[in-house]
Amino acid sequence: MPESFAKSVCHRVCLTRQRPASVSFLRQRTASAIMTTELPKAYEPANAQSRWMQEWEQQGYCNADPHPDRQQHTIMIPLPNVTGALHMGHCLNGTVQDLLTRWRRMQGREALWMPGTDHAGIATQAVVERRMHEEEGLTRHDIGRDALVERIWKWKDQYEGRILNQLKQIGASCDWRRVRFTLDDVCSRAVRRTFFKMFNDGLIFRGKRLVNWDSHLQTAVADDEVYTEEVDGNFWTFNYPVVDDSGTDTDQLICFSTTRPETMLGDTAVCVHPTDERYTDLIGRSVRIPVNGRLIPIVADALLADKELGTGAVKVTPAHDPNDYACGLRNDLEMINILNADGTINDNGGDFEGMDRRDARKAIVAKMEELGHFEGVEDRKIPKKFSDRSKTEIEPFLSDQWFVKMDTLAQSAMDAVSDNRVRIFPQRYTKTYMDWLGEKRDWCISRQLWWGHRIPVWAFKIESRESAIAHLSAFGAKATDSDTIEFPAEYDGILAAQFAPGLLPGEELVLACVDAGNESVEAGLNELGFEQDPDVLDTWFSSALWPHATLGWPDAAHNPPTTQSEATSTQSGTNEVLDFFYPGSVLVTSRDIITLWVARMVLTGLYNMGDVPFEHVYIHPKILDGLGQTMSKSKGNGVDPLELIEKYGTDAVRFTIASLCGETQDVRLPVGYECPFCQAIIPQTAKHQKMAPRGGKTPTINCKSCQKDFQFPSPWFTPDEGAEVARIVSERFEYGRNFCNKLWNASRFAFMNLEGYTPGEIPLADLEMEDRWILSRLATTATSVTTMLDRYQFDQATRTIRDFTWNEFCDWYLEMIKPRLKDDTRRPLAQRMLVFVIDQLMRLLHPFAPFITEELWAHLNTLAPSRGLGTPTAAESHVMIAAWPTLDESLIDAELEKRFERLQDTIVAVRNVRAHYKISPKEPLKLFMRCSPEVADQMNAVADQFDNLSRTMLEAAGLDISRPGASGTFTIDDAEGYIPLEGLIDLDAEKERLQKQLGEISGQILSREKKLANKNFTDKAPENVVNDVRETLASLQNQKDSIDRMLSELS
RNA sequence: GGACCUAUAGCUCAGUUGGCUAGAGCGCCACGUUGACAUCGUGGAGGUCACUGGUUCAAGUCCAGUUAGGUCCA
Repeated sequence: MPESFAKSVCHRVCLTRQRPASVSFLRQRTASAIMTTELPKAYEPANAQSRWMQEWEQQGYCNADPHPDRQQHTIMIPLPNVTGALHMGHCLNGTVQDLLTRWRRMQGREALWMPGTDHAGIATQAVVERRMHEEEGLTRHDIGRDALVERIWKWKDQYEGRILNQLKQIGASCDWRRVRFTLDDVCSRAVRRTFFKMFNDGLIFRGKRLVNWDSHLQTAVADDEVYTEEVDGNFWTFNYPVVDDSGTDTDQLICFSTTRPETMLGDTAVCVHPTDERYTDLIGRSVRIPVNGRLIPIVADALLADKELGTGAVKVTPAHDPNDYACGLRNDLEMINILNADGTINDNGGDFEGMDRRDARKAIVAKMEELGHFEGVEDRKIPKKFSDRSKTEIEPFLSDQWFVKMDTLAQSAMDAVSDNRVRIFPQRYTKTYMDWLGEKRDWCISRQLWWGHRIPVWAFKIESRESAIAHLSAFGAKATDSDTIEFPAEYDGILAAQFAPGLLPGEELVLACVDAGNESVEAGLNELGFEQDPDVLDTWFSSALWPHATLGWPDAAHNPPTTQSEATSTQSGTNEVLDFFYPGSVLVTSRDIITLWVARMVLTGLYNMGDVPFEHVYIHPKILDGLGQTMSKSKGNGVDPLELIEKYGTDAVRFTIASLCGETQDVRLPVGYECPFCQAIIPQTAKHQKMAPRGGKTPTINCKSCQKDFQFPSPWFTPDEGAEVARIVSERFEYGRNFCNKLWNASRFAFMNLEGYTPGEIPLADLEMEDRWILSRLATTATSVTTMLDRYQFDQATRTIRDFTWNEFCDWYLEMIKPRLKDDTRRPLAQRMLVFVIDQLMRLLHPFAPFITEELWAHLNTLAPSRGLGTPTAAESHVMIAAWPTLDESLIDAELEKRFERLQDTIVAVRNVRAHYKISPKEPLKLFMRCSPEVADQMNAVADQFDNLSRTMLEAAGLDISRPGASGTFTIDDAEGYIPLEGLIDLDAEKERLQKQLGEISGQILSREKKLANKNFTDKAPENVVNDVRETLASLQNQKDSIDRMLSELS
């Protein structure tokens, strides 16, 4: 024992060194040959992972540079949020991208996987602001814009490294020199240029829009940053008096109900259904809002009013409700904003100005009651929207925003997909893409934040257009008859300006846009009294440019800077990186981002580059927990990929994940709590997810294995300090771990038997049946895996390669060559074959399981550095840069595989008999087979294997064999076997067994006969199908005859 | 409200353009540890392919509808 321990330690020490070390290792091997042949009993993932990632980076294998002789392969990472942490989504997403990148690299492509993060405007600012408030009691207004942005940069610097390092832990072979960040100089230039171009082309405009207003953060938030919850609320009913032409109250009243009485300050109509007979004669007349006296019209709108609901009449507040807003647009109603940015009532609220909206609600209800217009109130559950960021209630809020006109841009992006310049896998997602773009809704790009790309527009309020032109004389501005202001040629591409309506009615502005790098122009505008827009751009605006911005666009003359160099001039005087790597190959992402990101990347790519950003989009499945819910911290069902990696190893996690990635939409990953005391896994149920403290006691789960109670992570409480807390894991990953273990041990076995390996050609003529069979299977497997990867069928590829490795290579091939490895004369060829198959297998598996394959490759390189099917050649130093297997199709031999299957069937049948009679595997058996002379020859040729694989001597085979007395029997396709079992055989049991088989086969024969008797079938079905059925029937009948004969022999 | 997806063994999933005697892994049962691997080997049990109709010689697969669950867009 101590000796073998020493061996493995020695081995590992050698491997930790870099390449030159392997030379000294070889020397050591010659000195003490035995020491080389033993690997540790189990694979040690953590050890291999840290070493190989470092090695690959040092060797520069992850890097990609323009290469005139090679085809490029480009993948742009879907930007993780800079302040986020790696979760299962990233893990899956990254695994797929790395798999593709490694595979293409091995195929000889110059494979770039571009890493980076985005600045995640609102999320990041919210986190930093919250911390600042909690720790120092400061708000952003206390410290000011510049100071806040500075703080966020510091935060970003701290967290960017964390998420990128986490990616490295899953083995991501990104070109780490090229890490980009959406707010860095390179990306910022792209953002400014794009904005400037769009502004200049008239694609950017300002407009009003009803937004989700977060009055705590004082910004608009996107729809996907809002969640809805049912809360207890009230449903009030009021009335407004109808007035006559002179504006005096009549005795008519209109009743309506509302959940938000305070919004009546902004009501600009009451709406009824056009066919509602109760109100038809009131349409076109007016009512008076009692709390402020304003007269508003009664309008008819079938889309807003519902005759069946409540009183049938509704108040309309276009500036504070999405449906009312639409109604307001249809009916040309006034839009009155009653809120300040902080959620208090503004000066449109009259007496209520300055009140918080919640106080105003009470005050309004009281006032209406006092004025006698209150009808009643009931309690009701009301769905309300909340901001995901601040958890405060969202207010629909009409505000000025910046937009991109989507009409032609969206059309171009649709065309790119409809004419297949961009193909989406699985194809069904094209519909999502097309439907969304087809709406051509203008893209709101402004956010009321400080963290982001500030909108590069300077505004100036003007008296008249003439005076504005004069004001801009310093820039040589000229009047035109359009809304655009013309500047001399020297400002082309630098400065553009246009007239635009101001915030208040009747106001007019000059909006001037400046491209990046023209600070003097910006200063000039500032001097003239222009003010830069305070808003920043939506993060998606910069993310949309990612595929070309990261490659250095708009700089067409230099290669983009990397961590190792500044932007470099090239010999060609062009940006070779951009020219070479754009357009990209495939984008790998999840379906919820098709509209937000994919579509926008396509349209900006077409707009800026004149070409699509990628040829393929692979939409991968989403991981759900065992109950079919999305994983999240707030549900307490999230699995941490890094904990999985720690527990199972990166390769196991990757392999398992790849096995889940096909065309399906979702995959379930049941999770469990790992008992902190005994590591048993207790499956998580809905009950666990809901458990909350009762009577001040922290909930625990009882371990079924060790009976101890343990605490667990939950969204509802924090485990007690110092308590042992279970972590959340998933047993599914044992699939990958077991596979890695199998691979490791198969290799370990092979390496232990490579003593005295000599390189040499493998003459196909000298091969044994099992050699030709494994080559045939290997060639088939390599071809299938390649095809499946081409089609993004990672699940099938994983299964194919696993089945080959486990069920064919390990279960059969390794077992079959064991005797040859002990035989001096037959060993050399068997070793060469073994080395070749392992070599190919490592290559095929590398994209799925990079670390273990690299580790085993290193061992293989020390034991058999020169290898191959034809003339042996020196293997590549690392499997990561080895060539992807392409085996000659002539190796595939269907006829041989069929013969091999018969051998397998026979051996399984013998084992079956052995198991049935509970005969020890050690007990030798004799086998007689009745079969055609041809089959008999084949059986005799592999007779050794019967002994080897089932401890059975093939005594005789041929047509003249009859059942020896007291023997176990079996039938296969075209042969029957007898195994004498003197003293062991149980006649009745044997009969029963055969009867059962007979029943099954008879049933199958019957169904075939029925089919063939059906004239419709024989007439209409294709000939080959009919023939297949005939052949199967014949074979089944053969088997039935065998069983019949055996049965008669028994009785 | 519109769109998409899912429903196959106890669990998680495969099942290419219809040709099926429906597969795998885990779990389960029996047996097996001194030579690669118990993270394993050998053998076994386990399914009215959600439901109802239809098309077809033939349906897990195609069509229509129903039910249940999930997701996206309004």
